[in-house]
Amino acid sequence: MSMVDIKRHILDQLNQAVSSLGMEVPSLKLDQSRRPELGDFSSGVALSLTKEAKKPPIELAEAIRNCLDLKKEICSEITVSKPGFLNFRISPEYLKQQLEVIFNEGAEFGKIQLGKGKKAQVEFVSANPTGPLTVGHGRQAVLGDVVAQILEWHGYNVDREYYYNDAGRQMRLLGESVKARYLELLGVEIDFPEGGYEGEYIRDIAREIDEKEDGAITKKSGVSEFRKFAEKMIFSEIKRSLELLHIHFNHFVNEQRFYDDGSIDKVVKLLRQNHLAYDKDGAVWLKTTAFGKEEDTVLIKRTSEPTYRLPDIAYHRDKLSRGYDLIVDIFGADHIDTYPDVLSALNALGYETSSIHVLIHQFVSLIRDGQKVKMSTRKATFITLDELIEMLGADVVRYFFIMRSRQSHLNFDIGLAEMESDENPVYYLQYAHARICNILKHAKDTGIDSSDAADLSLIQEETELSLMKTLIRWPEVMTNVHESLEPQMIANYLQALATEFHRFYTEHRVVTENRELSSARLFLVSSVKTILASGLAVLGISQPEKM
RNA sequence: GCCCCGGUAGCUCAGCUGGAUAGAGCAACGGACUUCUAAUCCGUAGGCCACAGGUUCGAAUCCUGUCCGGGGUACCA
Repeated sequence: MSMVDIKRHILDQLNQAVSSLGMEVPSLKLDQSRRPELGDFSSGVALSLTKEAKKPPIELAEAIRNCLDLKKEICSEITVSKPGFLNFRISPEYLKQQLEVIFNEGAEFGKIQLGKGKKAQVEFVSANPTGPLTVGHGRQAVLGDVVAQILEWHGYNVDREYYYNDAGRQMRLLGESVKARYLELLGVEIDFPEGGYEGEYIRDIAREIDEKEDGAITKKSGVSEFRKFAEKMIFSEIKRSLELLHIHFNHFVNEQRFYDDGSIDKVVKLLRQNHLAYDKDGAVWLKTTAFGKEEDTVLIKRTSEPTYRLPDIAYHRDKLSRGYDLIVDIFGADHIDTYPDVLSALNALGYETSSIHVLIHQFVSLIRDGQKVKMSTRKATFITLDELIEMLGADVVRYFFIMRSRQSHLNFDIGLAEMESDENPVYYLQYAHARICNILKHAKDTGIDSSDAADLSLIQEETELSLMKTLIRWPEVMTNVHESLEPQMIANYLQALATEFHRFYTEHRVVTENRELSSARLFLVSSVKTILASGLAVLGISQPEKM
């Protein structure tokens, strides 16, 4: 019986008790108790029924308690406390039994395979190859990868997909910029293109072309030759950056595909048939007013170039056709206004879009010397992701980006990050893991090994019980994260677990002359290691054996 | 103007679908290593949870309004 089942057991009992008193509660819930000295879970049902019952809450709580028939081996104590809370204490027997489950199941502990046999797709980063990935992309990259990891943990078969467009205006500008720098290199006087890419990396690409000397590209080559070369180079840099963070995509989808296979035209045709697209002023408009917007928006420009909404609709139509059970789009806050149009259009065309989850993350503001740095790939006023990784290391960067909720604006102070890299909270988690590894090693050296014969009833210190209670919350944390897709919940949980462990470590010695107690504690401690390792693995952070 | 996020300790941020006395890290101060790793632990200090109303037994959390910051509202992506 897992923790989730326990809660259900208590809730069932509460429900029965309440209805046997002739009342009803629409939504009953059990909270993690804020007062551990009173119990592990608490319920405020009595408080919410006090009016209906016309009785003081304490009295009502007592009455409810008297109707409860909870299994002794699960809940050892039920108390009523001041305003009218019911408090439940998990029995030590149950904790010990769960500890054995953790020990036996290892990394599999808590997996109820919510995604077994299901296919999921996570689309993220999706930056066009116009320049190196920025810190902002980093947030998205890590967020997307961890979401994918969470889904995989739950048993989904996950595709990590990168969607890009190498045919637009921005890419043409990239080609022009590279060509300009190349000509500059050859000593040709030239005006740098208006709004072109000013970053130093453009010069690097030009230099690369110059040094190649295979004659494939010369000063007479067209812009598209330069563009293609630059794209190839930049893309391989992007992939390299992602690899530094241990992020691997297994699908790359080029927007061009939807032009080539006719699906763009098909979408326009469908939209027209459904009276959702019409001609005006030489452009084709999408009737977003039909979706509750104030104005219609342009779908195809007068230049006959589509705006990004059109291929996006085609792309999502394609995603839907691939039979995913779950589709996750990770977008920056700049997409906040556009994706509803895409979903609305798909809905209007008769597609079921409930499998699509759009996760919007807010931007990262870079702060340097107390000043906010405007990030622009074009102006090259950015800190690249590579620079950040070089400065802090992949583990720290990953942790930093998922420890905060995605809807909060992230202020990234470069100086502070560097200063704090030695004191980063991620080390706190890793240190706990390394400490345990060291204990296990020490135990082995000492000849105390066989934790399988451990007598777990010897574990009874307050800190130990508290540690166990935190341990068995892991499955529930992961179930909640499956719902919310908010990775920071994992980080918060691991922090709590590490804190409990470090305190335990300080207060109690694991390996002592008392062999019985030692093996019981080794049992406990290796369970902590198991969960820490699982959690760190989901976050894509390494689990060092020594530090 | 309208829409979406955010405003919590000096700083960066947690706070699960409303629960009891508001949390962590960093920074500050005071303690703890003859022991399995002090990258740790314990303690002190630090708060009108932006502001004003409302909903109710109960609000940082939900609703309304105001203020401040970010983003969108492009025939740029």
